[in-house]
Amino acid sequence: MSHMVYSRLMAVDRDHVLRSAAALLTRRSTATMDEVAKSAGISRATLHRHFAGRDALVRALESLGIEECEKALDAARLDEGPASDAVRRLVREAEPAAGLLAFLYTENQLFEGEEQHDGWARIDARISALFRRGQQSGEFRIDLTPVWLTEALFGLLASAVWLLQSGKGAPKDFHHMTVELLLGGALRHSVRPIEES
Amino acid sequence: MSHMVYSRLMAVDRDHVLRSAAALLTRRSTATMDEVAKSAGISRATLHRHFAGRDALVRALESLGIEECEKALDAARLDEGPASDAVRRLVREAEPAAGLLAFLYTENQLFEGEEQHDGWARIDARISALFRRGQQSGEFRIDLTPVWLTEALFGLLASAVWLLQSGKGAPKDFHHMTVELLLGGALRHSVRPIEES
DNA sequence: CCGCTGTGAGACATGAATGTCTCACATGGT
DNA sequence: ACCATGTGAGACATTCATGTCTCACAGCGG
Repeated sequence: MSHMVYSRLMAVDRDHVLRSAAALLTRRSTATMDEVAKSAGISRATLHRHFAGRDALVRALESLGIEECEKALDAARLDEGPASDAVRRLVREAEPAAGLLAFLYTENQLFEGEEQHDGWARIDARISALFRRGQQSGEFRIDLTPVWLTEALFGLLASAVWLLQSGKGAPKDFHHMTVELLLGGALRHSVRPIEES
Repeated sequence: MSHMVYSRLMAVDRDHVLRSAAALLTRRSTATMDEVAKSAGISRATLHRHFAGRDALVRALESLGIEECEKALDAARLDEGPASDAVRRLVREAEPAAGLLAFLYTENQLFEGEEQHDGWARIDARISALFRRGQQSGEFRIDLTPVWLTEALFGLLASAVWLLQSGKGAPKDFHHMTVELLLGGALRHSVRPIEES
């Protein structure tokens, strides 16, 4: 009846549009609404029916990114086991959303004026807490603040994404690159923690 | 005579304009030409007399960034002593230009289509060579490619800049944050290289 | 003292992306 | 068969940054 349920005709499901937009904007953050629409296989008119404007689209992408990120945080079970393993799980779980996060990471740089989504604060808090736990357990060094480690995690995720996009790195190395640099750094240490295969 | 030399009246010296633009665009990459002009204390007309357009301005900033970057590479004497010390010197020398580099780093993401400045290739090559040297000397781990380490260096520089800009980190920690994470990672290692004071 | 030169201020045109609207069409449900 | 709904295509107005131009003004040099 009046209670609308998604049918086959409504080929445009919001989620698919958002994913397409994310994929495109990850590559070209200045893409036009028209390009976004085409990338999703719909017309600009329809795109505009679902998202009031470019702003609304980006906001929706932000919400999606936050959602995916928190899903990754949940799946990574940050409270269980060694903190370093939790970091590894986190990167593993966040990998599918890394492109979107990279886009939002740079996009946030120019949100300057406006207040930012609460979600980021929650996410930052959870990741910071993980690093803090690692420090308290003696796993992580204490001269690098959890806030910095969190920022660095996002920065490295973005760098890794861009490296792959430029073709200078292989997708299969994403996790290893990111995690190993974040945890172990570039130096070859005499005593080094067990590596995952 | 006709050979023009900068006088007091020509308050607009190109370099000052570029520095101001760099400082502003580092914070807000979408700033208007008008805002850029005001930030340099000149009118939009004058700004436009010195730089044909926004494109030209960004290109000039790119050249400046490359120049500063290569200056830092020279000053860091990458070939001398332990590779890790060379990295420390490099970050030290690059710190003043970090903001500009962060801006250009993200800006380059959307240059997609066009071919990019040769300078970046040269810079990448020099830094990669440093990491390679460190690997060959046994200082650096070999499971992370020099290309990735180079990318990560820029990524961490940018992350550090943004952390300071957001007020969540202290400027004095810039060098330590960046270098220590890049070289040593987050883990607390049983045997750890000598830290600089 | 007068011209030269660079500048600031503002008007103006241009182009591009955006936002809005209409209309025809296809599909699914009644 | 008919109606309702969502869609594509395109026209259209709007907004904004950009690029161009003119003009008046200030300081320096001859």
